[in-house]
Amino acid sequence: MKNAAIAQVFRDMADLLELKEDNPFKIRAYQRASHTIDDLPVELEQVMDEGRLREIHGIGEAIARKITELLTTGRLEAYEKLRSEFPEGINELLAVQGIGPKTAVRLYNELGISNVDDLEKAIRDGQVAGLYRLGEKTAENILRHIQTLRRKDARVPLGRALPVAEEIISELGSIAGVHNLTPAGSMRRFKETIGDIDIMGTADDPESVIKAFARLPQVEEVLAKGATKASVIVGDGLQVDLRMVEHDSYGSLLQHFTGSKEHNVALRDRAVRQGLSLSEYGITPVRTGKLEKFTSEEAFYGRLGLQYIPPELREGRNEIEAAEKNDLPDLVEVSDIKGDFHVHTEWSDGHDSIEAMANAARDRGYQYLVIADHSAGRGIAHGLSVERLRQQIAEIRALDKRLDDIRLFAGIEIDIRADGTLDYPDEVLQEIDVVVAAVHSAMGQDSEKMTGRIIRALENPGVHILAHPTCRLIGVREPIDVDIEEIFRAAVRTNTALEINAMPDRLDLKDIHVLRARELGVKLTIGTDAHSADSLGLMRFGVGVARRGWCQPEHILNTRSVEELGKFLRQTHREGVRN
DNA sequence: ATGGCTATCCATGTTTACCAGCTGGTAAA
Repeated sequence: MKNAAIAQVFRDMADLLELKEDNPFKIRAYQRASHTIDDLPVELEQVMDEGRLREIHGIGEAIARKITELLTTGRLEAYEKLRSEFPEGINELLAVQGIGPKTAVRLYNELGISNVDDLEKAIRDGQVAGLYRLGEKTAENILRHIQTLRRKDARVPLGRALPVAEEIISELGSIAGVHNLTPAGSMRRFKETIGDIDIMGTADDPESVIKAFARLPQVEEVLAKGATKASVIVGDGLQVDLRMVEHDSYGSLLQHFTGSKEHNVALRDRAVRQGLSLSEYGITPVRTGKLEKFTSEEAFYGRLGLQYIPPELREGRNEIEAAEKNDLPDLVEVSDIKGDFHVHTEWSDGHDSIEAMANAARDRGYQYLVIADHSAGRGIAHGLSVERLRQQIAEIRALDKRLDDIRLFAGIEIDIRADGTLDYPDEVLQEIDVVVAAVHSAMGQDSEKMTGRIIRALENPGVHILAHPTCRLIGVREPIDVDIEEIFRAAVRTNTALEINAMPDRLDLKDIHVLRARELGVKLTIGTDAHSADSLGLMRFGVGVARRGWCQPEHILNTRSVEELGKFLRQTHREGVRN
């Protein structure tokens, strides 16, 4: 049993215990254990074999025993007993935003509702709004959240799919005579969500690679298997297609299967006007009728008289016209990134110390790191009171002095309250190097209120960056209702940067926002929002969004050196206000 | 249920906002 599955069991148990109104500290213990297991860098099976389960903080006698039972029998008696006390599907109700344990239990007890379908029906029939302390507005809210949940399609976030593809590629890559293994499709274009994983490659003996692929340990089901192509379902329900192709036409095949469809259609239209016919196997001039093959995409695009178009740009957004004029952007790369603008530490809800984060940043070759823990308003995240903030600043300063190979900035991720005021008084902001403001509450405000609220925060001279501007969580929470164009204009006017949050379930701003923001001259930062040292590696997802938004290094503040950055920080409006 | 110090014990995340009913329960972050 994998860690993720075990963590899920404890998460479910915590939910069920909450429905039972069991000891809240016990519930919290399960939640903590679940969270810890999710973030564990090693498999619990190995830890158990070494007899070291109890050494993990938050795992004591009882939970260690439960983990052992799960790992050895694949089942957990206590879990099954708990589940039998509630109807199947009650967890489904808890997954709907706006429904907590109290409401879930009441819906079941008073209306017999135990799944989302019944709930939707009951709301439409007006049964829910009639219950004590549940009115029209609440019912309407819940209905909206149900619709969000329904709209979430089968696509999975890139951040979950990419590691799966990379693991497979690394496993198959060790086979002799295998070359060019790469993800194609939307994954290669770094789209924020992925349908199926499509992997391509060439090999001296394609069939042996296909066979090895179908036998990989993570494969749960083989849907189809031929000499050059196979489709399988892997562990977490993802479909993976492997396609082994001819080396001679690898370039045009990769191009074809990378898409997007819109890009390829536009490319084909243009080629037709040049008297060329495109197929996945190559280019055929109508005049000669002879197929020309391409081993590389560069040669393929070159034959069409086009500059090489990076996959992230292949979305049918004028990239072909730009390539024609040799006018494609020189896209920002991960290697251009010199620092991270948004990380958490154990001072709020992060797992690692300031020093551990600093070391990880230095190991990535960064010049600087902005520590931006939560402000007091985010109580659940153990947000910093002004007093603790000052202690943390002192510690950051001391550490910064001690570490001579990385520059640490004292930052904060400060709450923007419902009225647009910030979580600390203005004079406290002056003590902080980098103020990152963000909305974390009252997300249901209408556009006028929300836009005004955020602009008020942007206009605060102490604020440098607006984090995750639309607050969306892919497949979980819709973006806030906000006039994003107004936000962009306010950001330019106030010289405030907007963040591209690199967390795979956020990617916020998203690609088309970045495209527009860049056009308007908005300064952009990429922040990983890392809650552990490992998560600094999420930077590549943020860079992917920036690339899809046609950003060059100069559009992204993270590419600036520490000297230039200091200049930006001093240059912002806060200086103007002091004068 | 866990972990730490006072141990066969005791403390353990908090603030903000919304909504239903006119102060406080509930949920989200």
